[in-house]
Formats: sequence, structure tokens, C-alpha cells
Amino acid sequence: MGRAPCCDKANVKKGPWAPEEDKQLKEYIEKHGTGGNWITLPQKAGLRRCGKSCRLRWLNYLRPNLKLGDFSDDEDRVICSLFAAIGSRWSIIAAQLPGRTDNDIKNYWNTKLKKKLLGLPPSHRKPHHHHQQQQQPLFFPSTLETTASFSSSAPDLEGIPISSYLLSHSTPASAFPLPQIPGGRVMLGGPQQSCSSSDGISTQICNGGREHIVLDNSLYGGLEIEKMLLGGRSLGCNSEEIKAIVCPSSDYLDGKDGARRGLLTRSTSLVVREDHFDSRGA
DNA sequence: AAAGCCACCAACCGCAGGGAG
DNA sequence: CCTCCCTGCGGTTGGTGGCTT
Repeated sequence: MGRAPCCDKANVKKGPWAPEEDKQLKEYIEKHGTGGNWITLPQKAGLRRCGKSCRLRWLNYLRPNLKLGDFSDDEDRVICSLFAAIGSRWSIIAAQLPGRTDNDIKNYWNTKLKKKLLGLPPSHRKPHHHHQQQQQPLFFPSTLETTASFSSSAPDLEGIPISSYLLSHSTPASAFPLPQIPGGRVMLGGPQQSCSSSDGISTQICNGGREHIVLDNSLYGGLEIEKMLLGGRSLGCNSEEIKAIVCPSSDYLDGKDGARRGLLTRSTSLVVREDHFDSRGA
């Protein structure tokens, strides 16, 4: 039994948006808002488009405060670090980059950043100027392959280069058959393992399936994240939770307390601690 | 100059989650 | 609870255009 289509496909226009359609959609939303219902919006706005298509167009191209143009090195680092930690959760990653959309980031990752991390030669196309500056892979090959230290009870998994991992797993959060943890590095040693590297992220899996992720580069301001795993599967965080984890300026970091605990969705627990890195001078 | 290749990106598709009834 | 509906997400596709031969 198939799902009912979200719209009348026969009467719906597909393909690239015309400038008039953009104008029509933008003007309608600016005047009336989305009304909380994208399905009926195109009809109200006089557009022969699927509601999902309108939503996508608005979110990705028409809404205000969108950031256009090249990704900065800082943005690269945020994307890479979060990808390493949580996998291809583009919406969460996008939430950390104001003005960027998940689609943007996903495209950027798939077409450019992944190749840069893998150290593949640049495309024959003219690369973005600020990307030309950095010929070295960003951090996976240079840290996990050469400086990372592993202690593991699963030697057959030790030392898998992240580049090999990336080549075969574009979706680390869902690709592993064993305890599935967002981010390939967490999995590299199997259960009861630890992995640390100079890229600012280290992870541990303790007895009982407790996942322990430590982010200590300056980007994060030094935070410790501890997540409980349920049923051998790492559970997701929503964007606010991740924001609490990775934003140095977030309210989570403004107070004096050494540790604060917030309850995550689906019974995942989270500990955000500042004191862990105070002694490291991170 | 033309053809072919391929990187890039906008947009589509299907699925999962969550809320309402 | 259960079902239905809507939204949001992530993977994938197809068109476009730049580059190479």
C-alpha cells in the first residue's frame, strides 16, 4: 500500500522555479506567512507547485538572511567536526551555521569538502579562491591516520583510515552494523574503546554502551559530551541540543557551573561540562 | 570550433517522526 | 492506542555550464 501523494502530481509544475514564481511565493509568505500548512499554501498563493517544493524553495533560496557564496574555513571546520561527531545530520549541522541550509551544506560536502578531506586532487574547475589556500586535507587523514591513538578490544578495526571510511561510508551514522554511533571515529575501535586525536575530538565507548565524546578544539570552547546509548544505537540530538553542545556562546556556557545536565529526546542523556578543559588550556 | 566529460547544484523523492483527532 | 496527515530530513537525480581534448 503506497502512501497517498502529497499533491495532485498531474496539475503540479516541476523543475526549476521561474522568477515570477519566486516573486509570487515570496510576496505571499511575507504577507501571510506560511500559515503552518505548506500543503495548502501553493493553492492560496496561486502557484501550481507542490507544497513541499514551495517549502524547499522558501527555505533554501527565498527566505531572508540566507548566506550566499563560498564557505569560510571556519565553516569548513564546523562542518567537518560535526560530520565526524554526528554523521550526515545536515539539518543539525546547518543549525550551527547561520544562513546556511542543509541542502547547501550537503551539496558542499558531497562535491567539495569530502574530496578535500580525502586529499583528492582539486577538480579541473576553478575552485573557490579561499579553498585554494589549503591544499592539505583538513583533518581526517592528517590526524587519525598519523597521530590518533587507539586502544581497542577489536584489533581488526584498529587503524582504519578515516579516508577509507569516508570512501565507503558517506553516511556514518547509519552505515555501521555494530553499535551505531554517529561519526566513524567513534566506531573505529569497537566496544569499550577510546580514540583521541589532535583534531580536537576524542571519543570513548565504555562498558554498558556509554558513548563519550569529547570535543576540545577552540571551536567548541571545550566541552564534554556524554551520551547514553540505548540498544546499541546512538540516539540523535536535536538542533537546540547540539547548539548547547557546540556553541561557545550558548547559555549552556554562560553560567559558572561546572556541569549541567539536560535531558535529550528519546531518553538520551547529555552532560555538558566546562571544567574538563579548563586544565588543558583549550 | 565542436564534442565529450564531469563538477556543481537545484530540485525531487520517499521515508520517518510527531502531532492531532 | 490507532490512524491519518503534515513536516522535515537525507539520499539521489537531472540539468547546466565550464573545462579539456
